[in-house]
Amino acid sequence: MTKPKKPDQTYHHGDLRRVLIDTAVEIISEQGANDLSLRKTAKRAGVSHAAPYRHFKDKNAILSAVAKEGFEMMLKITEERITRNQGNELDHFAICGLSYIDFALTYPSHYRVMFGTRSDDSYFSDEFTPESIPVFQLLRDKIVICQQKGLLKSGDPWEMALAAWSIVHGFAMLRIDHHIQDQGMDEKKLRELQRTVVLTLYSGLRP
Amino acid sequence: MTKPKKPDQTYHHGDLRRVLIDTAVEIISEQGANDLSLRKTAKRAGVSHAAPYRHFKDKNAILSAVAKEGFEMMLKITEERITRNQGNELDHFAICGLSYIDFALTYPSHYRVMFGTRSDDSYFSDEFTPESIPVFQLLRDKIVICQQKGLLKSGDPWEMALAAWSIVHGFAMLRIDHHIQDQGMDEKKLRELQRTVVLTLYSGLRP
DNA sequence: AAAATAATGTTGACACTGTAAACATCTCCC
DNA sequence: GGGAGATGTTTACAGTGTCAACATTATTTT
Repeated sequence: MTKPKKPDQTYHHGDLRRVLIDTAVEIISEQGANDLSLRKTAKRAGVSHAAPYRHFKDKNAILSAVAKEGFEMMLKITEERITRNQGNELDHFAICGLSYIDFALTYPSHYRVMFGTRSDDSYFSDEFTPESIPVFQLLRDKIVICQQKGLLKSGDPWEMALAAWSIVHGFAMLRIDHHIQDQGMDEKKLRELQRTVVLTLYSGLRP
Repeated sequence: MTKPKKPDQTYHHGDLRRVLIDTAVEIISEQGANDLSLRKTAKRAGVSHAAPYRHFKDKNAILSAVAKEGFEMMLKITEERITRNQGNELDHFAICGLSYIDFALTYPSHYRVMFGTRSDDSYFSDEFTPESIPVFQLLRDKIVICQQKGLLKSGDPWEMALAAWSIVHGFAMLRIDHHIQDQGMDEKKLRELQRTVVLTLYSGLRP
């Protein structure tokens, strides 16, 4: 009779894996992704400096876990917004782009790890390609549907998705990395700018 | 009678500063920006591990130097191409975007340092803002000119420049960081994709 | 229930990193 | 030539990623 173990209380510490991921995100948001160290993470989690190695192969592995979580969150948020919206297919397409940027600005720590500078031997060399990212598939599907209904111009949907992705990714990155300075721009102005940027792209994809 | 010193042979080593920058770029291109270390750079330059500190305040300072050099190269390349081209102003505007991406793909090490993930206390927090980057000024000026000639739609040129910047930056970043996998895409296909992406944006900025 | 086994956490070690201080040397100007 | 300042070296320290040896706890097997 195997007694049912509590889901979030395994072995000694109690899902240390989960705690480590959260702590890592916390530290990244405080000190930047470059200043994340496994030892700091372990110390803040109240555990010895080598404990993380029971849950993650190396430092990249924990970053990979953060990225994976980020992709799941991004997909969930996007799908929810689309479901909640009763507009037409073109609106749904626009939502993909806008919620993409919103996600990036709301969870910059996740986003940075997901799409930050990546060396060749980095975490997930092949793990997250456009083809394998559900949110990217979603975008491509929306484009195809809009094309069928004559809402978007014809053309290779993959290339068009890539163009859309480029602009939202570029804008998000510039904002997150503070290349677009906040100087003299209040939150309202910035959101307006965000809309302008996305709409500029979309008008370029119209028939 | 001060004997004329050779321009590239100062003091003990011979423009160590120059050599260190080049070596740093070399290592970044080989091993990624994250794996750059001052000690490795010093060793490869044939110098003790603390020697770089006579030329650079800290590690960020050498990265900042690489970035500065990159911005100068980018401006030079863009201006040259515009001068060499005898097309109209709209063509010049397009050249800005295309040569931006070309620069990024030709000198990925520089570009990574210029625009890579940047923590708050990173090299140059305020040193390189859109306003202070000549190439960005150039882009904005071209937009204004095109607007005056009715070649581009009206609107805040700063915002339009930012939209243009977002897409080329996004595309460049995705390519450099290998998020756009090369799998199944030859060089020709990739360049075609690059054109599609940029032209999509431009058609979004037409009147 | 007791013993064996696997999962998890700790300690100690190593090579490497950034950076500072103390020291050494070279070049230049007077 | 000699002092001054620029440039390079040595030594040192705290922090890092990672591994191996060990300790403890949970689970499974007997």
